[in-house]
Amino acid sequence: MPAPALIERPGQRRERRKQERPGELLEAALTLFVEKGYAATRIEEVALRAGVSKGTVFLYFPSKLELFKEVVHCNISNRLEQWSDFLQQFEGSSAELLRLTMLLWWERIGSTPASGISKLMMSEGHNFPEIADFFHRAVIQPGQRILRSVIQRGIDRGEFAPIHPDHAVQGVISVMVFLALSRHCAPLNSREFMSIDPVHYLNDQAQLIARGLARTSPAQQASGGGRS
Amino acid sequence: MPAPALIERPGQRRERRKQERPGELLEAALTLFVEKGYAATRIEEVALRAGVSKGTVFLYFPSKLELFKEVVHCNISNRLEQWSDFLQQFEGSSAELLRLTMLLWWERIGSTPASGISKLMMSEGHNFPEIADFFHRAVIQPGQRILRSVIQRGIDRGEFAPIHPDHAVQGVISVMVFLALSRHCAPLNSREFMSIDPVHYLNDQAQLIARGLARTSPAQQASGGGRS
Amino acid sequence: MPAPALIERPGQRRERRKQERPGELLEAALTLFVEKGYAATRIEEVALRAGVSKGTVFLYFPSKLELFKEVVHCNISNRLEQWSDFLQQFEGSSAELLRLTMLLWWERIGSTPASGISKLMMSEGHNFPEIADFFHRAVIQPGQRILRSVIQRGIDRGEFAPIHPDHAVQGVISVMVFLALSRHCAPLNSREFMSIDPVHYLNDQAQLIARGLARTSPAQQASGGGRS
Amino acid sequence: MPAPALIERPGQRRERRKQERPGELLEAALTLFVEKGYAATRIEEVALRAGVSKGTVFLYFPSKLELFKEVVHCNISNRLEQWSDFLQQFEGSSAELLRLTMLLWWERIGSTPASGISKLMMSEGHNFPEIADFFHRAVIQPGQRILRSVIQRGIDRGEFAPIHPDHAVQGVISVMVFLALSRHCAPLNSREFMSIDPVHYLNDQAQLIARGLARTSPAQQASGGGRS
DNA sequence: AATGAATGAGTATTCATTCAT
DNA sequence: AATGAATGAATACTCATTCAT
Repeated sequence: MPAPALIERPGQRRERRKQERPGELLEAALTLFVEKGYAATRIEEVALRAGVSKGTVFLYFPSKLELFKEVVHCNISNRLEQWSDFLQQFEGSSAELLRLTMLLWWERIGSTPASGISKLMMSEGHNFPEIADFFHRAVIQPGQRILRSVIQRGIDRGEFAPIHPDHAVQGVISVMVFLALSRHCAPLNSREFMSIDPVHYLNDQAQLIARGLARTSPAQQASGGGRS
Repeated sequence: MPAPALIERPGQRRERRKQERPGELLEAALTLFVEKGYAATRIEEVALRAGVSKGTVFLYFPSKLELFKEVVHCNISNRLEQWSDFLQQFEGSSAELLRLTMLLWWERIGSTPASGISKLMMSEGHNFPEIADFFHRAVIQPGQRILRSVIQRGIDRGEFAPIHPDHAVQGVISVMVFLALSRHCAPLNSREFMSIDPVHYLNDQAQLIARGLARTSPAQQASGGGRS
Repeated sequence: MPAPALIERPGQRRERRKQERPGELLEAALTLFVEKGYAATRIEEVALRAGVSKGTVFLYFPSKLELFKEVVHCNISNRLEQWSDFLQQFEGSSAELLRLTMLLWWERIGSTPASGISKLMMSEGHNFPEIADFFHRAVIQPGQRILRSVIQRGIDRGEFAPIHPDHAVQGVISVMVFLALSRHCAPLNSREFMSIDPVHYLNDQAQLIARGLARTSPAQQASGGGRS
Repeated sequence: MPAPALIERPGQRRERRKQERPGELLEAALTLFVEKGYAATRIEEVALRAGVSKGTVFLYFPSKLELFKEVVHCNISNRLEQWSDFLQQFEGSSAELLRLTMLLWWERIGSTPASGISKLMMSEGHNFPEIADFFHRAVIQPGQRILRSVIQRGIDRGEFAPIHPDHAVQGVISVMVFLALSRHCAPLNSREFMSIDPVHYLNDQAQLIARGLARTSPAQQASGGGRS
């Protein structure tokens, strides 16, 4: 055991950093943009947090705005596919599918740094219409489409009442938005609020929504179930 | 009559403006802070929107930060009382009380410029801990207390299942947060989303939550209640 | 005589400065751009030389480049007209007209700050093609046209040999360029060189060129004159 | 047939480059300094143009300023000797000597990259007094001395009128300056101007100046000389 | 009270220079 | 010797704040 791996040789270090630099910078930038907003985040802070100097940031991103765009792009890309892929092949009840959909969203998106992007878009959308549009096309619309298909499946299979799916989608999304924001927004972040476990919360809300959507009221289901 | 109404005497006019100036400035500032964030809002823009010159803003507010604080303070104060006052004396079912509470919140707070403050706190809370704390003490905590008392009333009267009230409060608040934000955040603001009427949405959600909280399911309540 | 004019009242001062500011800034900028070049001139230096602070420059010119453009524009405009107007109505010999043209150029253009613009264009033309083009259209081409018309007049009246006018124009311009640059370029600026008086120099050169252009050689003129 | 010319052995190549590097760098730097000015020229551009990396420049020149100095030094050194050497032994008329002097200047200096140095000094002289002084001592003064000796020779031999030689030197230099600059300055560089061939132009001007300097007019010389 | 010209601290960005490889 | 990633001093530009009018 002659060469202790714990001591990194500088050469290796330099090389490895070069590969990882952009990622480290994007991560630092995401955190700060989410916390402080675009305007209030200084490039030097991003650099500091990534452990490099101011100038290095501009070695990888030509401007603050481009860095911002990259932060948004990199944290959005193809996460949604991971989400929807799984759902196509589900065979159980639509209530259960809804619950799984919401939990899967949490696992794949809500609990990841990607949720910070949503907060960012809420805060900065007005200032960067172009980026907000991209976010809308890449996240909001596909997300809605996925949820709508879940609801529609329930209606098609006679499990849910034939209401306008968008009303239900709206309800589901509000739960997801709240959860995503609660990790990044001071007022939703505080002691009392976050005492509740996200997964628990999602299960509760999924059940609540499914009940509300049920074709026959749960009681009827229950009594009907009781009669059979 | 001697005084032609068409010709405003400058003195009067000036006098009137002087009284209204702070309010006009606060209104302009609120709009811009909500839209663009604190850092990205320039004092000159606020002045322009209020129809005065940059210097005038500093006549009424010693600094940008103080203006910001005032915007938060003025739009929060005593709205909550208006909200809770009414609820003390309600005598109907707790499900109905919950519905009324949510609708009243919308009428007195959610649909007013005060909702912009919530968006502001979500965006800027991290940057201004002092103000965020004030917001938390003045809005979040009292709001939670009001909602908790509504839920507790339902439990005490045997209408709601004896679950931990905070879980339900959480659900109600997420609906309110979503609605408040949807008026000010680009991504929630878009075509599809806002096709739904807030009052309608609140009614739906109130009903959903009440069902979920019901000691027995409404159907059971109805039939079971009849039988017992 | 109560108010001593020597003591400027601050109010007056402020007012007057506001009117004169742009001119003062342009003058300071011209001097520095000519001396140090565009890139090496710092805005703060311009401000300092004009007796104001950095920020004030941006109150009047949106960017360094715009300031540069304005410096070029303002020092070029309509000087050439002043030059050519006079020449239309001249009735003497073309040799004399050429001499007057050159002296008038010195008086109206060469000896003014406008000559600095020529030096600037020589130094910075490559970096600012757009501005160089403007300079070419606004100064070079009209200037050549004026000189060419003077030469052409001599040819038409049989005073000058019917050579290609441009060759002569070239010679005249080289004299003017040299003189314009000698005021602003270190190497041409030095002791020995500038011991010669510009007006004297111009007279000499004008005579030289006129002789060279003369239809008959001076000797023939002289001997012819002797015979008559 | 051992060494296939197509395949350069790296060693040789590297060796050869090593020798040529400084020259290639100086050449690239000269071009860029002349075109864009000192401040606007980036070291990286110089490197790029010389086909090496930024760091390599600093291997050969300790700083940008030193590179600049070297550019000036290397392009000035001993060219003037080449010029003057030839002139010592000339035996023809002084008018012819003047013509040859100017043409030789063009061949040895004016048409070479050295002319760029003159442009550089015109543009940057103010910023680098030390270098401008060197240029003055190494180029301007010797150049004037050479021209003055030519004129003086003409006066001594009774060919030129006994005027102050500097007036004539001035005239000759203005022609040379104009020609040197015309190759590097945008405004003098343009279509119309450069339609004239430098050698042709120099011949014309040399003749013009010689005529102007002639003790008696050439015609008189011719006839008078014949008669006497 | 109101104005808007003036200020200067603060931030994004550039680029000469260093240095580990 | 050569590279190019990293640095940080320098500079254009912004904008909250001041102040003479």
